[in-house]
Amino acid sequence: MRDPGLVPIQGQDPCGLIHLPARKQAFACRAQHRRTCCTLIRDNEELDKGHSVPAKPTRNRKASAAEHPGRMQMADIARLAGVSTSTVSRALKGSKLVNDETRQRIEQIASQFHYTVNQLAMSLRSGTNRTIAVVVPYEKDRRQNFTDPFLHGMIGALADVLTERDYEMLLVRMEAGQLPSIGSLVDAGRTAGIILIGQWHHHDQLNTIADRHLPLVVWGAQLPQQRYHCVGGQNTVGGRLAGEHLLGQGCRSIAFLGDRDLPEVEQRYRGFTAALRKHGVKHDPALRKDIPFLAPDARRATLEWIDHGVVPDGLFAASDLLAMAAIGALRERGLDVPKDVLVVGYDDVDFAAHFHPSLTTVRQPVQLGAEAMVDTLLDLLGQTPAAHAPELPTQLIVRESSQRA
Amino acid sequence: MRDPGLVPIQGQDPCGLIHLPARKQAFACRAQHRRTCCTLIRDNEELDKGHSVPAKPTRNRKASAAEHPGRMQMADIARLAGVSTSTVSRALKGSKLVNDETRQRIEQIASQFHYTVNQLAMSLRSGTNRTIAVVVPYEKDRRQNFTDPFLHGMIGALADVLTERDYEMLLVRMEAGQLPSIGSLVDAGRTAGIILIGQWHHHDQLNTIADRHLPLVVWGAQLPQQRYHCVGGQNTVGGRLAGEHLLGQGCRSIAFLGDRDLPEVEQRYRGFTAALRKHGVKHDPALRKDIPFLAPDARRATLEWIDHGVVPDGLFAASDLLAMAAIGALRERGLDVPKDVLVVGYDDVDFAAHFHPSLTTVRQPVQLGAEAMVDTLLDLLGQTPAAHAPELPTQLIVRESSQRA
DNA sequence: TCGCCTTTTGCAATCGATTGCAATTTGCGA
DNA sequence: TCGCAAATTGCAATCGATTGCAAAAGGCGA
Repeated sequence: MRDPGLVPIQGQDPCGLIHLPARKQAFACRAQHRRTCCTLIRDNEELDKGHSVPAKPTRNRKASAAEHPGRMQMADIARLAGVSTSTVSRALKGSKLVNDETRQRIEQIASQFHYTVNQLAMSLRSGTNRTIAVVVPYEKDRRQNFTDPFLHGMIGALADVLTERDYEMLLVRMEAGQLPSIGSLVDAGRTAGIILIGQWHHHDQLNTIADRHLPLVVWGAQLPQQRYHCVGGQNTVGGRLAGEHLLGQGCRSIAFLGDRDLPEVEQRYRGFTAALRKHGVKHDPALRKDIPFLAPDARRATLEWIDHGVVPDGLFAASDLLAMAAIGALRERGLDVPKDVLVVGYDDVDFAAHFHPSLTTVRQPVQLGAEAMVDTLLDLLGQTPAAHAPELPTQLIVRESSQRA
Repeated sequence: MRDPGLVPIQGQDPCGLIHLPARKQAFACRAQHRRTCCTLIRDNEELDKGHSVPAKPTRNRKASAAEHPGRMQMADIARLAGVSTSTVSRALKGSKLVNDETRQRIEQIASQFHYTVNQLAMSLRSGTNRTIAVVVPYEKDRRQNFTDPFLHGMIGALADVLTERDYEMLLVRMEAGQLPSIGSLVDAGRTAGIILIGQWHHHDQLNTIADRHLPLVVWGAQLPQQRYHCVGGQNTVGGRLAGEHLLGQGCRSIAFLGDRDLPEVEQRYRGFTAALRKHGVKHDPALRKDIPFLAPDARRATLEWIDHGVVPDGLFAASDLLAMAAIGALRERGLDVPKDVLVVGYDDVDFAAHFHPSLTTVRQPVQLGAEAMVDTLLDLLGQTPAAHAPELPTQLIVRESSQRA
């Protein structure tokens, strides 16, 4: 009895036989779901019947076929082209080991059947993985963090840079408390590396993760004893620029909005107060409120100030979102920006220029940042000892909200 | 000579031998990169040396090891726990076929070594795939489309819904021209299904893709002869609501901003003009401009109107972004909103309420939409014939920008 | 026609898991 | 103490590709 794995193929083979693992019984089952375009295979099947003994059933094939009905695979293409899978594999990845004519035939068949090499199998076998996880943590009970336009800008920039580098982006939302477990994204071979946007209060946990030498890059502030790779803007400089500008406009009693518990905000505040000090102004603790990056909080905080008789002549917010919300609140109480209060935000989100009044703000180097993060990460993956990325330059963009004229 | 595949393991086995494929020579190579936590394995290795004959080198292992230095795998855990990989596999996925005691030991070892089942191998073998591609097309030469806040809201909502359903999200940016190739995301086994945000002008191409029965759900407008699954808001109703509201506020010469080439916008415009007609008003073609969803275009278009002496008393924009940019332009020319011109936007993006003046707008059911898209897609994946999702309800949110008071 | 050197192609092991079936162990009643 | 059923565990095939090595085919000069 002939080996059921032996399947006759026309042409090419002198003895009419090429040893090719038959697709076995599964065909019968898969045929039900087969798309119209697959007639060609069926014809081929017909041809086979005359010669070969029906192969014995395979165990798991059926279940799998039920899930991915009729998905083509390399063996199908190989059979149609009358070659082995080795050749198909090589042809489709452009190896010069394959005859041009053969390659063209294979490519033609593949495209005709919408065949694309199975990435899972490919990654598994070749050990390559071109997916990067971009993790955006949120604090429990306030999912809204994701609404911050800065995040969107950053995610968009990352998506573009990764696409350019021919990587794919897995967007992961994760509760901040579970941060220590991000390592599993890499441990599971799911992604090649991780970009984390927002270090929050998790400095120590990040250090722990870094100690496992996972490919990880964080957007945030440079901190002492930082063992993870971190990219960010010059927060202290940004804070100083904002402070100096407001002082230069004649402000003396400047309010600050932002959660100094976050390293980035803390640095911005530090730069800001340093500027004040240089001009002999001490920052009144009553003029700062530690609020998260959420518009409603900014509004509430601003209203509270005013309702308690605290009316600053300037306001520096740790993000544009906060600044805009604060401006709204000021207006609610009849205070005009920039006539009564000058305001400076942080980030220079897309919309800052279209706001009314257009918003003076410290521009974060989003594009540069995205590139730096991706490049640092790819260096890590390539074993190249990543040059520790410096803080990226920051710049004050002066618009209407901070000019009395 | 003993089979090199036979490796001695202490305990459990009466004869001191369990047939377990050894990790072979790769160990030597991988050991270099091994993380500190792996001492336990080395000890185990030491033990082995005494008994077993060095296994012959494996070909590809080295290369792979170089890429994923020291990644644990199931065989390692099995060896450490003194069981087979079958048992480890079952234990880690909570099968009740495993003794509790054994499971606990295995779990303990796995967590100690940060071991996580390799998702690629798992997906490949078991045919499961819990990744969904969310595709956001952009038009060539204007990447900025991604900056539209509506998109961000939708992506955020999708991310949350998918996470909730225990799926992962692959965010794909793609040039609109390449849209016909999105099928490869599924063909390659990369993702289980596709959610496409923005049907743009690609109705026919989407139909073609749908004919291949790929799991695809699109956010957009319901169109005649639509063979792909599509979820969207009631655009005609939305347009009508906006029109009626502006008419009710006394407007008679209402400008329209938005690219009617896009089905959604076209429907909004149709509803809008229908409302006008009902009140005996015919929409003056001079009062509409087909511009893309980009702020600068809205500004330019608005300025052009005014500079050509066309000053409407109302304005309906196909998105909040356009509305806000238009308001800025009006202000530039000394026109106040809502004193001189009433404005209604579309989407109700997060920021609409914080804008000045706060923006009257037609709310898109983003959360509902995200849920509907995901559920429709999962139905498709589960072979459940997805109930064709109806158009989702739309609602006018009246704020300052459209009220003269 | 023969031998040797390129070009092409195929074989079979491998990536790291899952799972049907068979084998082993354990428990328990007779 | 024996036998049978239930509870555990292991074997080996399999998912769909990649790739080192060896074999086959083709070209060419003698």
